Amino acid sequence: MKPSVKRYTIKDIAEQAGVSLSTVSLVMNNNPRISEATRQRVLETIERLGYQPNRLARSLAWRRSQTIAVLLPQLRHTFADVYFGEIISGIHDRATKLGYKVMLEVARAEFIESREYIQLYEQKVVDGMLFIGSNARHEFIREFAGSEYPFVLVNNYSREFDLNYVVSNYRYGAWQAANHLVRLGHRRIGFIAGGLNDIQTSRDIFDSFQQVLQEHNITLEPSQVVDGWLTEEGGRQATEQLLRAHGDLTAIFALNDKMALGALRKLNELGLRCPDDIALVGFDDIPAASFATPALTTVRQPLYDIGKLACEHLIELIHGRASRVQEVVPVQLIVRESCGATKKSVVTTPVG
Amino acid sequence: MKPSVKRYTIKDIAEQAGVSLSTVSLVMNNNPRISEATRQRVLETIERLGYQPNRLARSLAWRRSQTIAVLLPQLRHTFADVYFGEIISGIHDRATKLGYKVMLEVARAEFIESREYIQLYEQKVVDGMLFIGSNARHEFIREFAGSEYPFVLVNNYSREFDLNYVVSNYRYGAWQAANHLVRLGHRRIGFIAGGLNDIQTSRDIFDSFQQVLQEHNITLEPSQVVDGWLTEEGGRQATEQLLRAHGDLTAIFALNDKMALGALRKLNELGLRCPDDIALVGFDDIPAASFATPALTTVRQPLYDIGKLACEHLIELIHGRASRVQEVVPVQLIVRESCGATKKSVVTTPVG
DNA sequence: CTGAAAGCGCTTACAG
DNA sequence: CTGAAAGCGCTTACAG
Repeated sequence: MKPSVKRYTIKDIAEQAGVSLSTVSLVMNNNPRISEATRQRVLETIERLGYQPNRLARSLAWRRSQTIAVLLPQLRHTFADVYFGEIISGIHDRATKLGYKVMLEVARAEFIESREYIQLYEQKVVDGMLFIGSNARHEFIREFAGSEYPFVLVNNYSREFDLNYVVSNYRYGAWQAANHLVRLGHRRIGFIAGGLNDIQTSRDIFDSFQQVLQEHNITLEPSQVVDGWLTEEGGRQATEQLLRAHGDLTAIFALNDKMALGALRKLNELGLRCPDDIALVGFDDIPAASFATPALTTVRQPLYDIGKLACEHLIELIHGRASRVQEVVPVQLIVRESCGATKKSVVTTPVG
Repeated sequence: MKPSVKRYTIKDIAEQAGVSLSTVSLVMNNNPRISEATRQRVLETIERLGYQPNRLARSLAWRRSQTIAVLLPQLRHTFADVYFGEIISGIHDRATKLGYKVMLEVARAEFIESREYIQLYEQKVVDGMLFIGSNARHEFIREFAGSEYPFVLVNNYSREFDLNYVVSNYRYGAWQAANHLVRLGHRRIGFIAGGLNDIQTSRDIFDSFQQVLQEHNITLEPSQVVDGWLTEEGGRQATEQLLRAHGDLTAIFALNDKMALGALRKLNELGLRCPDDIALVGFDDIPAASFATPALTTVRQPLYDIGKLACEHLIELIHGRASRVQEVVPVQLIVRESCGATKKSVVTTPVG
């Protein structure tokens, strides 16, 4: 079971197979110039000795590291949730399939100050970078606008800078959800927000919500909007604040499912029934959404696929097969019980 | 703001500074043989041109990649939680400080079948590996027992194989929590488990719990133990099952906080008050534990520190400064409200 | 104290 | 179709 101690190099293979280094290399890179006979002989030797090419040497010769970095904001509990897991999973699967390794980077203060996000490219540590969970405080990303360094924002984008991105259609998702509530007859709707000043996509959800209300001449007082933490606890507190100011609300739109679940908890604590007393709609469709009682009506984001897509596009950029990537991914309203539209779930299968 | 297009190499620095390649290299590696005068001259040139050494070339010459891998189980929603975030954060911070890069790997079926966990070392992609979230189904880790490849289990260990690890003192934590319940007079205690057959540390918590009951001649029927998913929903369902079979329970010990919070939700749904009707104890001390109503009594694990420690030890192994690492990290019972010992929190500050 | 040279393990024109 | 040679950008004995 123990791995062999002796490491083989391309030289060993060449000797054993009775060919030159070049030939071995060409075989490994599937060069069609090599005759089938020698090809087989070399492959057989590689197989027999269990030879693994040194990736460092290869990268050095290629002047490409075949590695991408996933950049995350400073990790805090607020962030370590399903969200990252799903996206990273998608990124990793696709990167692996395309022969890339995935490096992890965290946007600490020092990372930014020492401009490590540039050093990573300069030192040939990575060929490209994906940024998940960026927000307006990450000013440094401006340096990637128009830069030669492959860089893609994952499930976010910038209005200020011309950056590459792959993002959910947050606006349309929010539009669907808001319209759904309005169509059900709601006119006094509270909004539970998070990161409204920092996160572009949070802003989008809110703007879209607001727009739908306007279109239907529904008023929205400032106090009907509460900006809190993007967590269950944040949703809980926001709900309390919301209901204290507006006891007459008939529905609540939460910016994400976590907050919606917190809202649900608060409603329970207050003895209010959902959806009978207050309807509720979330965003994301995390697994817990379908397990909740009542099951949560929400907007499903294809996080895994977003990760895959972003990775794919980044690699296109690296290979110069694309120069700009700005893709918007469709989302889907999942009507369950918490909005009161139905007692049964329309879509019950929890997906990815 | 835009980075320069021209990349400098060590050769450029040598020319500009009027010295040889060797000298530049020696300066960069802080070799004391170089005179202060030339040293300064070289450093100044490096600074002026913004030179960044090519990490690949360096690694190739050193025959070390200066990179470690963090291996995660196939990412699913059950896993993407605070747990990983905290640990990875600790690993990353320490790795960075010690000049290492962190690569991400996922133990997919294919990763295991193609023995990529060995290839990573053979191809010089990584110098060492940290495995978070391993369980008994990850049979391949046996190959690292007594192997030359630096490898450390993070917050887990193996009874079967002689592997390096850094792990919380789960047994002692569970012992404290169980004793606490017993001392409060509880004799009919339910246990909500998860991964009892797969995860060694889950087993440890349970064993310790069981032992405390035995020591106090408290009976524990098999139906007082429910093994469910390690999620809030899992805890909720387990609680339902538990109370259906044992309406007379006065306390519940949950294997982790998520399940404990699910239990809390179920108790609410059933109209049972915690701690008055049923006391509750969890494990981990995730942020939500202190926010719950009632605040959750639980055992705090220093996840960030565990990540740091594991990383540190791994690098010791890589440098041959250690040959074996088996460290147990202390944990601490945090008495809050859910156990009924007090109406006020003894420790209220939520900690990282 | 400094430099020329060999080496790390690959790839890739260039010859033949 | 195959090989000798130069190159990727560093480090490190070895000489002086």
